[in-house]
Amino acid sequence: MGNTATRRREFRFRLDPGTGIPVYRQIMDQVTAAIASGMLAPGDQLPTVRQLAVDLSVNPNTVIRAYRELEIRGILDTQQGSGTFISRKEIRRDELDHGRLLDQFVADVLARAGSAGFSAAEVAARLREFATGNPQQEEQ
Amino acid sequence: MGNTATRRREFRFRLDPGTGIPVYRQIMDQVTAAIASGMLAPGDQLPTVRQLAVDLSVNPNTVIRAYRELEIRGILDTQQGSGTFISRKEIRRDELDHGRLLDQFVADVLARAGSAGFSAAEVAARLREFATGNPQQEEQ
Amino acid sequence: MGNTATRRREFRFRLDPGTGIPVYRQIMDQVTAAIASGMLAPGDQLPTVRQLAVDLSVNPNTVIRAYRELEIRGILDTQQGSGTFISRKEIRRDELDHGRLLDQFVADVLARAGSAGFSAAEVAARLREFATGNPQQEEQ
Amino acid sequence: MGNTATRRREFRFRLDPGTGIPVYRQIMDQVTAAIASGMLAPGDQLPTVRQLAVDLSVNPNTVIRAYRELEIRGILDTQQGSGTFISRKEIRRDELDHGRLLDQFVADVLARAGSAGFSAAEVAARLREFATGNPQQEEQ
DNA sequence: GTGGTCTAGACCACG
DNA sequence: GTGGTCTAGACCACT
Repeated sequence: MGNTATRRREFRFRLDPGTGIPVYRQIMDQVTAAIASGMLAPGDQLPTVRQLAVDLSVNPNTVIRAYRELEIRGILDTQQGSGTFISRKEIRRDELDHGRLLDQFVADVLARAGSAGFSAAEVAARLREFATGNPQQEEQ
Repeated sequence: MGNTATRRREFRFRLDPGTGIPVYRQIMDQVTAAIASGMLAPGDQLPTVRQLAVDLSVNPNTVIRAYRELEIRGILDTQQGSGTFISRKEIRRDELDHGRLLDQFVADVLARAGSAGFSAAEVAARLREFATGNPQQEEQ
Repeated sequence: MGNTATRRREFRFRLDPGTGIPVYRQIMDQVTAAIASGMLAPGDQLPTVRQLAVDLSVNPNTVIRAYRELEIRGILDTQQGSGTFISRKEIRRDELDHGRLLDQFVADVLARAGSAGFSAAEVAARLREFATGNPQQEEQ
Repeated sequence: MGNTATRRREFRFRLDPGTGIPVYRQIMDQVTAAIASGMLAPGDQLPTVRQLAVDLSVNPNTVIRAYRELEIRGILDTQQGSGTFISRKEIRRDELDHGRLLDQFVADVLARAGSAGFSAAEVAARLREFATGNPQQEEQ
């Protein structure tokens, strides 16, 4: 019986060309998205700068910049010589604040979904699929 | 006995600052999303360049650029002197695929959630409450 | 024993003032004509945006616009940070049809000739003299 | 036995959309081109402003502007109440000047043809076809 | 009043 | 040094 409680799904970075979104932002977004969906958790190690640069066919400076900005935001910790990790520092706030901020966040999502013509139900459904790790189809 | 002649909901553009996504792309995306969801239909007139520029507090050139790229892609028709319209020609389905747009939207929500310290699961749950008639409404 | 490694003629852009044709279109047309005639081939690098802007005494934005529209049409590839290149992907034949481009060119010559008081017949005759080795050369 | 010496080919205006060339210029160019190729000759009457505007699905002001600019250049004569005609005033210049100007004109054509990858021979040939009225294929 | 072209120039993303 | 985004503002083409 392996330890199934802490097992996480494999996580791969993928770039989306032609969107006009800067590569360093795409990297940042994928890290934070992976945290939200449980694919990465505090303490996990990220790929090395050079490895990720090779994987994405991207200049190492671009990866460095993404990691650096995430570190500034307190999301990553860089430990010289051993690598880059998801920060273990919990975001400190009490339950009341958390609930209030979550409501604000969700209200904003709703407004944006409405503008784009999505219903709250379908967004919630798709989000749950991401969170629980159902197989996602590749887009060519 | 309401006025049934106006069959579509009013459509408002909204910019999303601080995402790093170019403004002209946000405009393009909102137009395609609005078409995909039926809020805009072939033949409908878009806001004038200058009006939308004022609404979004953006330079007219930025709006022109968004409209122009959509025209090159066959999604809009512009008629000098009279305005800009949703093209009546067949629009390529894949440009407007609902599932693809939803996936993009959800990926974006996920990135924001992770960055703000929320899990996908809790966002989905709260969203579902909103969807199923929770009395709380978005706050302005 | 000349240097045969450089297989293509040098290509120079030239603007045609006073035609009413937008500068960005003239640039686009010259790129497509150069490809159609083999002066530029897939993979070739174009002048940098700023260099061409200086050469033509034109604003860099105007060059960017020309390059960008050609990219949207699949004729150019731009690589951030390294330059702009003729696309290696198959280019649609009709964009580059030699006969069509020639017809456009001749229609333009005709319009100028009439405006300047020359008949098509005499222009054709003089042109043929140049073509068949008449000693007169163009004057600067 | 009709009078074949003065018979001219039928002349129709056609707009070329999507070129970015202003409509009024396209009209002007077609008039001067028709003169160069002998389809219109001094004294010939042009379509009325309203008729041409209807034919081209264009605003009458646009046609008015084209005619007015050609009149300013001395190419058209407008006779209030009877219509618009190709000017009978010959462009005055002696043979020497004419030859010199023609050479300049042809040299310019040659330079532009070279830039676009056309040979003098093929331009001359196509030009002669226009001048002698060979059947031109429509371009869709 | 509609969209279109262009300039001058600041600042950003990327290699 | 490469291309990209955006602004401010002038002037043009067309209905």
